[in-house]
Amino acid sequence: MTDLWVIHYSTGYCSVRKGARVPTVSDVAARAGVSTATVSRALNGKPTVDPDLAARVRQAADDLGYQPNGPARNLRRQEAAVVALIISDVENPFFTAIARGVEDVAHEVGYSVVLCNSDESVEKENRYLDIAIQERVAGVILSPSGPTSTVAKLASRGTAYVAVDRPLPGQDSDVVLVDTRLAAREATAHLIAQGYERVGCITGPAGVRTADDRLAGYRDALKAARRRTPKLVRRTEYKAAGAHRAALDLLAQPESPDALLIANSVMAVGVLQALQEQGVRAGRDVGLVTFDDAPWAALVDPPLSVVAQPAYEIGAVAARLLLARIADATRPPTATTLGARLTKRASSRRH
Amino acid sequence: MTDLWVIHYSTGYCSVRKGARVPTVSDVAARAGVSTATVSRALNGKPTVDPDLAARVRQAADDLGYQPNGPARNLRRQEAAVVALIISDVENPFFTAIARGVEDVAHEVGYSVVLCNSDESVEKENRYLDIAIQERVAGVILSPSGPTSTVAKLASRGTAYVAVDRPLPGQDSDVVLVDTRLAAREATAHLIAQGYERVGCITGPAGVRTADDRLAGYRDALKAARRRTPKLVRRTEYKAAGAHRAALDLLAQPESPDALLIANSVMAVGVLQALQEQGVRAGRDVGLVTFDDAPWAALVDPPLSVVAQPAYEIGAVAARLLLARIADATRPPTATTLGARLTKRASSRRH
DNA sequence: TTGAAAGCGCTAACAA
DNA sequence: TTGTTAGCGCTTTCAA
Repeated sequence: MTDLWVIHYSTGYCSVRKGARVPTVSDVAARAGVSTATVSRALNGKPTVDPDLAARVRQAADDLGYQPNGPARNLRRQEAAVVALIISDVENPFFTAIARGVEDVAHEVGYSVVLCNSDESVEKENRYLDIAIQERVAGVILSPSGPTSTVAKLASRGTAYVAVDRPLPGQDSDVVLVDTRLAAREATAHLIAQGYERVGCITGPAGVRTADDRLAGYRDALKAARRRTPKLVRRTEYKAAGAHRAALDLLAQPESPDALLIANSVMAVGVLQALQEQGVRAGRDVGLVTFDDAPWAALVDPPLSVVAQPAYEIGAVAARLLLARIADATRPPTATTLGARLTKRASSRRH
Repeated sequence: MTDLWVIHYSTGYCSVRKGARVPTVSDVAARAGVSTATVSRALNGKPTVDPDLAARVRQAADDLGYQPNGPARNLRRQEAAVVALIISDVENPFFTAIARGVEDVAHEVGYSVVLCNSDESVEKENRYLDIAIQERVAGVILSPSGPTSTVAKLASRGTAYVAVDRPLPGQDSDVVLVDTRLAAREATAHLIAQGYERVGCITGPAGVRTADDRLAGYRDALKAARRRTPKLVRRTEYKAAGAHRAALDLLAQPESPDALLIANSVMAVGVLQALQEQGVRAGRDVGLVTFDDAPWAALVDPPLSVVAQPAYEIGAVAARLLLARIADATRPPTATTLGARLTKRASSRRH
């Protein structure tokens, strides 16, 4: 496989820069003819330093190409102006939109964001949490991959954190959620109102709150419409492959569904593939509503009805909460719930 | 806007953990009844330590919930087992696939990956490069956002780095590319062979190598087919909005194109939207080939013909090169070029 | 095999 | 306003 792709491989000569000693405060101090303390003060914009001296120091730093040593600074300061964002799937547009929200807010106040992809795996999440602790980041924003998340260690060390998208069981932390149970209920009610008879649901793993809530909302709607709950629910990983299998399985049932509620856009890809393979026409043979308004949702055939979540806002709100908590660890934790919006397109319109 | 979405906001009580002193090597040493040197050796798996002692140390560390202080360690070691990956767009599946490739390889050998989104902005890229230098990461993998990238400072400090997707002008570094000029030529030739008469091209900004190369390949094909180059080329940011405008502009031309080569999948979203708005039927009125096999490419109407790039492989190869360079800075730089594959679907089939 | 001690580069308390 | 100096927590000589 790999070799097939490689069509060209060339090597050149190397221009190593050997013995490139990295300049330190001392070097800058020597060049500017001041003490290291003054360099530190000048470079950190402290007001108690003579403007002329400050300028000389900055000049010297520039000349030398000085870049502060982060580990040394963080060691001394006992904190880094960095927040870690641990998301459960980099390939899900919902989470990348959250990342943008976090970044924009954090950058405004001089914080950097490092993005970690836990890939829906509690092990990887745990590993990144350890790294975040070890690197002594100022705070962590995360979408917990499962009910067994080990964020408790953040709390016990006093590291600030905020949960997004999914709450932390038994954890009394700041959290930013979406009322997806209500949204799922509305979406399902919409399908029923369109005249679909056997509405199914493909959702995420048990114990993942969004998956459970979307299923609960789906059941709420069925109950309200006095439908008996059919055996048309499938749970799987939040991935395309799992949803693909789930869809094939549902289609093979004797009483297969004539409509589906799908719990996220990554799953929707798998479902649409399955329908295509089976020659089932989406929107005609099977009505569809999926969570998340992916960039491509309106472009598929037929355009997908979606539950749009305010992903960017989630990230922005979470970042603001985190910064507030970093500034004041004693403030009471808040729970913010944002609303979602059902966008009706052709995939759920009865023909 | 924001307020509209907020439907619930509650506050609870806070359980702050005050004065939670973080355990250090000294604490572990005291508890295990050994010196800090032995703790360090034991925890780092050095062979020169008595197994019994080592066990006692590990036990003590566990009891205390000890986590090494990263900044202190990195300060002492003068290097962190971290690589920075700076990509030009987190919302582009091509780059997130690269990220997975990098992560998988890096994790195998105990390196962590931090992801930075330069958002196609040289300023942000520059900022992240500074952070990478300051944090003294072991190496950097980046897709340069433009020709004015400032990676030179990495070289001058001896920090290892690898360029992916786009080369660094005048830079003699490891680089992993795709032969997209050839791929663009094949894709364009395919459109011509299908009988399209006025093939246009929407590509990225001048100076971004992939954008230039894809345009060059497009022109290669036109020349080979003895077509005079029509005024059907548009350049814009690598974003949906830019491509949307470009497509509308092209459609408004007196001699508007009957086929388009689109330089990436993010742009394809904008183009498809534009076509939809103008009531132009993709694949019927206008033939389409786009770069990158996004997850949704086969699901739109009609399924998109694409130039599939080996994104995951690019990341994996780049990570291996970076690790090799970290281990040996004197090895000659290599240029690896991978091939792309044209996948023909309905959007480029002449009816 | 273990311990004592130095020092990585920076910032902040204290002195001048 | 500036300089001197201690020390953040770790690893790593060097000695025992």
